[in-house]
Amino acid sequence: MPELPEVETVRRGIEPHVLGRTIEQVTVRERRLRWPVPADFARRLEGRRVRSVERRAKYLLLDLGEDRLILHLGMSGRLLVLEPGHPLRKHDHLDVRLSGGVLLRLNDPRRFGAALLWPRGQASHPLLENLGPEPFSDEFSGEYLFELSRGRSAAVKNFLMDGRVVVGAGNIYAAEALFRAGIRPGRAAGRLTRADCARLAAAVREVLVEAVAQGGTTLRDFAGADGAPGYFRQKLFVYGRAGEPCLRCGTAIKRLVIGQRSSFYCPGCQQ
DNA sequence: CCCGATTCCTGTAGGC
DNA sequence: TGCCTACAGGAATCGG
Repeated sequence: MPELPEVETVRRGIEPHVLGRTIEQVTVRERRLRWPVPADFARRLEGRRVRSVERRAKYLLLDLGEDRLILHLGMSGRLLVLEPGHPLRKHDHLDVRLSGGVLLRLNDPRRFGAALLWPRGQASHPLLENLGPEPFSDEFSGEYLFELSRGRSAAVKNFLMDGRVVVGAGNIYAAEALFRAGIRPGRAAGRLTRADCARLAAAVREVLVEAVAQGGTTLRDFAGADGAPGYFRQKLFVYGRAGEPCLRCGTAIKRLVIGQRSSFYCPGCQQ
C-alpha cells in the first residue's frame, strides 16, 4: 500500500537509473488504469530525456521537457528497474525503455494506479492542484492542524488521511502517528487541543521519516524499484496488531472501523 | 463547504 | 479440492 514512504523509496530507487537518460521506446499493454493511459502516451514520451524525478504527495513526477509524466502506484503498483527483455509477468501494464539498457516497468494487479501526462503549458494538473502541504514542509505544523481542524466533526484519522489537509499519510501511517501522539483515531478533529495538534504534527513527521529510512512498509505487495521489501513493518506499534499486547503498555490493541477502513489503537496509550 | 458512503480492481485468506 | 465471501485500501465522486 504505497503511502508517502513507499513512494519516496521508489523515487530514490529509480532516480539514479533514469535521470538524464533518454526514453527510447514505450509499450502500453493495458490502458485501463485508474484513468485511461492517454492514447498518444508513447509518442509523447519517446525521444524525451528525463530531466528530474520528483515526488509530490503519493505521485511520482518525471520532468520530460514538453510534458511531465505523472505516475501513481495506487495500492498494488510496483515500479521496477529491470534490464530490457526481462520476462513478462501478469499485470505488467507499462514498459519504458531508456538509453543505457534500462527498463522501467509498471506492474499493478489492482489497476488503481495511474500514468498520465501533464503538458508543460498547463500551470497545474487537476490531480495536484487541491493537495495540502507536504508533511516535511514548514507549512505543516501543529498550529496549522489546530486552525484547520476547528469546527470539524470528522474523525481525526479521516482528517489526517484527507489529502487536502496533509499529503502522504494513508491508513498505516495515520494509525501509527495517532498512536505516537496518544490520540484515539475516532476523536473529532475539532476537539483536539493545541497540544494534541503539536504532538500529532510531530508524530506524523517522525513516523514518515523513520519509515522512509526503513524503505517503507511491506505487508504483502510493496517492493522498491529493485524488488526489495521495506522493513518498517517491524516498527509498527498498532497497525494490524488487533488483540496483541501494546508494545508500550501491554494493553490489547483494538480494531474498529472508521470511514470504512480498519483502524487500530491502544486503549491504554491513546485518549 | 463538510461529511459519509460508494466505487474502481484483483489476490489472498478463511469458512464450509 | 474447490467454491464462495470478505477484506485489503488511495482517492475521486456523489448525495445529503
